[in-house]
Amino acid sequence: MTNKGQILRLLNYKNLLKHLQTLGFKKVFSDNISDTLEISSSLVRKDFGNFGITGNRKGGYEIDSILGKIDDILGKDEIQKVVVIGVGRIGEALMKYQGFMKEGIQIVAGFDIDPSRINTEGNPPVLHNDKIADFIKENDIKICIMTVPQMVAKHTVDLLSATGIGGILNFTPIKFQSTAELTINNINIVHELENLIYVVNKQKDKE
Amino acid sequence: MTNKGQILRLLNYKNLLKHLQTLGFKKVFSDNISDTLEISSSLVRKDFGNFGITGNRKGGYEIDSILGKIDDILGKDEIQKVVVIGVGRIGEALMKYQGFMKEGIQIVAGFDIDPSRINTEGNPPVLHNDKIADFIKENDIKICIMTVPQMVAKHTVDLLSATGIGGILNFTPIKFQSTAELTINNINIVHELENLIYVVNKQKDKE
DNA sequence: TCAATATTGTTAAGTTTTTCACATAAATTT
DNA sequence: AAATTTATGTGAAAAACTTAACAATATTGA
Ligand SMILES: NC(=O)c1ccc[n+]([C@@H]2O[C@H](COP(=O)([O-])OP(=O)(O)OC[C@H]3O[C@@H](n4cnc5c(N)ncnc54)[C@H](O)[C@@H]3O)[C@@H](O)[C@H]2O)c1
Ligand SMILES: NC(=O)c1ccc[n+]([C@@H]2O[C@H](COP(=O)([O-])OP(=O)(O)OC[C@H]3O[C@@H](n4cnc5c(N)ncnc54)[C@H](O)[C@@H]3O)[C@@H](O)[C@H]2O)c1
Repeated sequence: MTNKGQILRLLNYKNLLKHLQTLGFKKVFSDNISDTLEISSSLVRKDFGNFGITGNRKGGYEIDSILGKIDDILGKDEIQKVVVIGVGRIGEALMKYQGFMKEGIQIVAGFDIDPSRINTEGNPPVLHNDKIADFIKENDIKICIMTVPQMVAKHTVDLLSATGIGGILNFTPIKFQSTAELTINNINIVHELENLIYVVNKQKDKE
Repeated sequence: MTNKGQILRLLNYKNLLKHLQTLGFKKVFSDNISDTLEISSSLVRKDFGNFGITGNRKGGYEIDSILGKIDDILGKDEIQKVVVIGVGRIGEALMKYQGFMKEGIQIVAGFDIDPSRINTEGNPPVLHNDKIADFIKENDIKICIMTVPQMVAKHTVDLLSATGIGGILNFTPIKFQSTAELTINNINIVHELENLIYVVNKQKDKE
């Protein structure tokens, strides 16, 4: 019933609705959403229907109500604790990023093998690698962000897998497959850029 | 004929084939590719067919030949010049990242509004914002990475659009729509993480 | 040389995702 | 109060994407 892109779409609805809310709107129609997100209004209604979000015929949907429901769906009642493995350039950027907090996500620690990176008093702290397993178990961490060098990516996945973690957001260029126990989602920034370059060049060729 | 995820799939084929190449393999079968990437072998053959990559019945495909063809498709004959707008935490990580180079992508400059960020002698240099338009025109830049604060994202897109740039890889949380002239691809890291959290929590619920 | 085998290339079938279309119901107008 | 308008909710249709199936054909081995 719920399909692959649906949660990402739900997050887009959420962003838009929060924006409309700050502008003072109380109600919204599926058309308003579909126009700005460039999808069909029936897809919006179908998504809402699939998640049990209901409106009033003729009256549209109440923004507050949708937002509450979306948070329920996403499990935003409790703060999600996340750790970062590999506090290099991109790992550090993510650790210091304030944008996770307001979505109920807290980066509670980073881990690195390089002693010069370690800062146990930091907020969040950066701990040594050999503490990963204990930390994950003691703090019941289910999700981590992996930003280690490509060379150690496989090894790191194996290590994390053994801790019983549930999900990895992988920024290394190695593409990992999910298993029943461990979901691995891969973000390949180089590929995203190459894809964009392809699209733009193709467009140019057509002209 | 060519569909949305096809180029990203092609890039995955490329990664895998390069790996097989370093292991000494000369030939590959669609099955070898589909097994490791967890798709069907007919999809691999269909992708190849769509892009004019041919093999030999019974003999499989020649790795060198596929890789050459993929590079042709992606236009890897010339180096792609890219600029970064907003050299903060994530912009700087991207600017210093060495992984673009070996895919024929060169970050030739960064731009920032903050004088303390500027370093005209850097490699690549970080220039002041007010040089964006001239630089893009003089250097025939078609692609940029946008890593400015959310607040100035809209303004930056307008500014870039006016320069006639062809593509933006947008890391801000604002989702922009592409136009006929300007392709904007959005990477929303927070959404990726929220999506992963959803999937993992749902998995846990089922158990 | 000829049968057996293995793999591509491609058409058809299947699956997933999105949109269309409209009956249904709430609100507004006459 | 009836008619009209306007949106939802949803089943059917369409589109997009993936896989299955197999004929065509190259290679191997007897
Ligand atoms: N920087 C970027 O813009 C960018 C873009 C796309 C992909 N990536 C990928 O993200 C990953 C990190 O890139 P980066 O530029 O931040 O690299 P980096 O070298 O700056 O950071 C890597 C960090 O991982 C640490 N590390 C090494 N081995 C470790 C281990 N076994 N356990 C834990 N930590 C370990 C290192 O000490 C270092 O601090 C790489 O795989 C890279 O390919 C980076
Ligand atoms: N850091 C992360 O991990 C992360 C993750 C997801 C999304 N993002 C998004 O990426 C963007 C950048 O994040 P960041 O953490 O690097 O922020 P940052 O504040 O470290 O960097 C932003 C940079 O942009 C510069 N800037 C401001 N106005 C500008 C303008 N008009 N033109 C050019 N440059 C300008 C600032 O001087 C600063 O150097 C934000 O939109 C953020 O939401 C960041």
